[in-house]
Amino acid sequence: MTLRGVVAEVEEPKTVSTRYGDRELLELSLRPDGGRGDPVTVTLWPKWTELAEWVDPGMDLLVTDPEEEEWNGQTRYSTSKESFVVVEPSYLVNVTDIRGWVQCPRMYYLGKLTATPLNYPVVKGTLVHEVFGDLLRGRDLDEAIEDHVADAGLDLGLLGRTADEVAGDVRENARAIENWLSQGALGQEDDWRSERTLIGERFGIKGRADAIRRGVPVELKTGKNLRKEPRFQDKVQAACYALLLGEYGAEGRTTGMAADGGDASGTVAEPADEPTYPDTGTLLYTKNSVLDRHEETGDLSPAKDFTIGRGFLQYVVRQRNQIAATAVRGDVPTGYESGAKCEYCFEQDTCMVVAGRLDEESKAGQIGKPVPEEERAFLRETFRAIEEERRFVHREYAKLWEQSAEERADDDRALVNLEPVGQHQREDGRWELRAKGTEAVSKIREGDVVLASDGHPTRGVAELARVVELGEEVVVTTDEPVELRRLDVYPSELGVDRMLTAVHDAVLKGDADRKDVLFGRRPPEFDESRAAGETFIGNNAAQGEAVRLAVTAEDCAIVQGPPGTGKTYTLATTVRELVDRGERVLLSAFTNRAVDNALEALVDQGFTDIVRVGTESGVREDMQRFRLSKRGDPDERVAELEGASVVAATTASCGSRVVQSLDFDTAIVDEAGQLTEPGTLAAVNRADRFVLVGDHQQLPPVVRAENSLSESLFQRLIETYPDASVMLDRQYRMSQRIQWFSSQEFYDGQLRPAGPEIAAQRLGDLPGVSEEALPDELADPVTFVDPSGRRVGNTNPIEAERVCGVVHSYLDAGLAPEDVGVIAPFRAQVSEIQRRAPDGVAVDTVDRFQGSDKQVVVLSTVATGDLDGPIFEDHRRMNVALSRAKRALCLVGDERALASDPFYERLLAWAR
DNA sequence: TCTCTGCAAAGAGGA
Repeated sequence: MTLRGVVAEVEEPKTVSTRYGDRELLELSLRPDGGRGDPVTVTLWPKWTELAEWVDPGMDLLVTDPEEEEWNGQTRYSTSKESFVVVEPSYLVNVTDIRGWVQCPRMYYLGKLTATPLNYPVVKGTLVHEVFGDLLRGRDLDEAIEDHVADAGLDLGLLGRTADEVAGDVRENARAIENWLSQGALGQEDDWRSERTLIGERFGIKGRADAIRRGVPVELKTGKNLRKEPRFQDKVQAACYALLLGEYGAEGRTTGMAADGGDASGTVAEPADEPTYPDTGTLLYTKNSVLDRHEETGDLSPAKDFTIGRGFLQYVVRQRNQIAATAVRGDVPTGYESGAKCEYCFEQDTCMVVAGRLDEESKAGQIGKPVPEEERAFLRETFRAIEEERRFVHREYAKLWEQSAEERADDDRALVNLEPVGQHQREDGRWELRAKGTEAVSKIREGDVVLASDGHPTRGVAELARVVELGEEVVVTTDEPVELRRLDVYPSELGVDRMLTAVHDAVLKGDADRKDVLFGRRPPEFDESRAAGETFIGNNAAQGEAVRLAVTAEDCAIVQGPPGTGKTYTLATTVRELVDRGERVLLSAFTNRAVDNALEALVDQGFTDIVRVGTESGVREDMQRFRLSKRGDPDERVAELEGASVVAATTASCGSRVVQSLDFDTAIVDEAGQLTEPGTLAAVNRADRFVLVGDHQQLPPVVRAENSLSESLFQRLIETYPDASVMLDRQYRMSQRIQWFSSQEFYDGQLRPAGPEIAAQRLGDLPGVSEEALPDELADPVTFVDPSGRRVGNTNPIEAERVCGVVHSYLDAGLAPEDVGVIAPFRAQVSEIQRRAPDGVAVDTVDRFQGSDKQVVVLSTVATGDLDGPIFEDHRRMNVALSRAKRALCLVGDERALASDPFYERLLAWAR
């Protein structure tokens, strides 16, 4: 049995006399049922009393196998010998993070702040792991080596290694593996499984075990170890997997080898009540050659087995608790948390320099002068905000087991009740799993990494999988076979990790001149001689001025592009002008779509000296020809990457090791109003100068918590340095009547049609369209219709019905379905309308409509009675919705609701 | 219960 609750009170630890002598204990009270229950008292005995330092009221706590006793009519609990105490069990800690924390908490922290640079031991280690997996899956050794070395072509090229040399290195390690495998197989059947994804909801730990052999975790190391014992942190890592395997140990949960047949019932076990944990672990030091012998024992095996006792497992859980508590509190580790020995540490210098620059407490001490207080304050606040975002990612992990399959499916985060139709092993040893397709919609898309399971992502057998196909059949690939019954979105911390490293790079490694501008100490400067009296774009003064500003910038330039103002065209012209001046340009944006749109504009202008960095599924079909493949000959790959004058990538990819290894003269960031400050910095860090293009009057960055990340660098800089910015003020999209409201409300009336033909355009100008055929209520280019609907959750079915009626009126008047778009604020309403809408009419959320336009737009506002809900508070979203239409815009909504707010009242007055 | 895109992840070792 387990006890779980929210900590209400933590007492001071105290010492009591028992028949075993003096012992320390810690008392705390818990409120069960997520804090709703009556408080119960729990006594923690030694081993767990250190929690006094790590547990605060409000934290979630779990105690396994507690002892129960009645005392004064009350039930009290205490830890037993078998107990584990888990702090914030829903916070999933990575096994590799526990390994790092045990080595040194400060090293763990530094690893989070700074991205691991590209280095050979890591790349080689990864290769050896991949080949190891292939060997277990029965693949030919030479074939596996050749294949994986080719896959790492780009990384190896950047490191200056040749394929042959690396293949030789990997073969040496692989020989030790092969040798050991052949010994182990002698006479007995070996129950092997490679690369098992393990998620422990009881201990709040996740990780991927290199291999499991007869139920025992096996960890592969590429190094040498001639001592008798495995390295301590390696044992900790294996013990983590032992904990997870124990938790999975209940009946029906260990049988992952259901290649053909197996239990196909799809039933799911509850978490095991009395788990049994593997009592040994194996470490495989593959640099130990056959000639090496243990110093003491004379053994020649690369493998070392060690015993995993209950006490060691409890130690591992305590380390894990320290990480979870640190994360939840938002603390910075000092190194004093454990017995780290700084004098032996290879990271000591880095550790001291970072501590010195940030003026942080560190066991190793500090070197150097701190950066200015305003920069440290910025880092502290940004760190806090990013960690807040991280906790949202962890809440997503917790939903994997806290929500039912139905709730996950309703949330669009899982495809459930799939019917497996087959699985087969591919030539490379990986598995291809197939299931019958489903009508259900979800966030899962082709190319995504997801959790594939036989029914439950944490209680059944689950594997990380890549989605290959989502059509009539669902097809995924995995390392090991699974009965494919369910797919779950697998949350990732990559985004928050990259934000963290980007802000620290900017402050700790950033150029001092650049930081003066970023922190408002000096305005950006411009060098007019670089423009040399040129006129850049003739037909539009603001566009020409924007290019001039970007070309002459010594630090940065800001270009604000309201809807329809030719922002992307201007951006492409800027890129060409910079390249003409001999510059190397990094072109970036938040979304793949925006990056590819910008590239399209460049290609339209005849420019193709481009390398596109990104995943195969992320890059649009017509831009694949520029995509950099990571596979191939090392020298060729590097030549391709370093030869192009324009490198294009999303800001997330700018944080990748490949882009991190490059330097640019100018970084141009598109849609910069939609990016968090750290996101923008990831691109900007890579260049001497930068140009931000965007519009802070359109959609802001998407962040889950209301904090400092919700304001973009774009907005901050344009407000700090209006002189370093240009606003494109001529729009080529909307008629005069349509653009009026947006111009008045968001651009001080400065936004104007680019010419009389734009201003005066009407539906009737389109071939085959008759304005006379429209009903009276739609006669004007901007109209308002009140269907007297009622809001139900985030939908309004009556309004959806009416929206479709309006769409039909436009189609009846001769408009093509492709020329009509429907926009709604909520996804629920979007699907409500989609169900009824005629084929070919685009129906989508405001967010997904940003960047595109239609001849006619119908806007469903959903709300009735009042405008309750955060989505109506940010008027910028409405600006986007209202500025998609060229010739006609129809607002559908409840008059009373809209009139309840001054902004929407003005909107109503304009539309009627 | 608001909007939602990126990212394969995890990977090494040196007294």
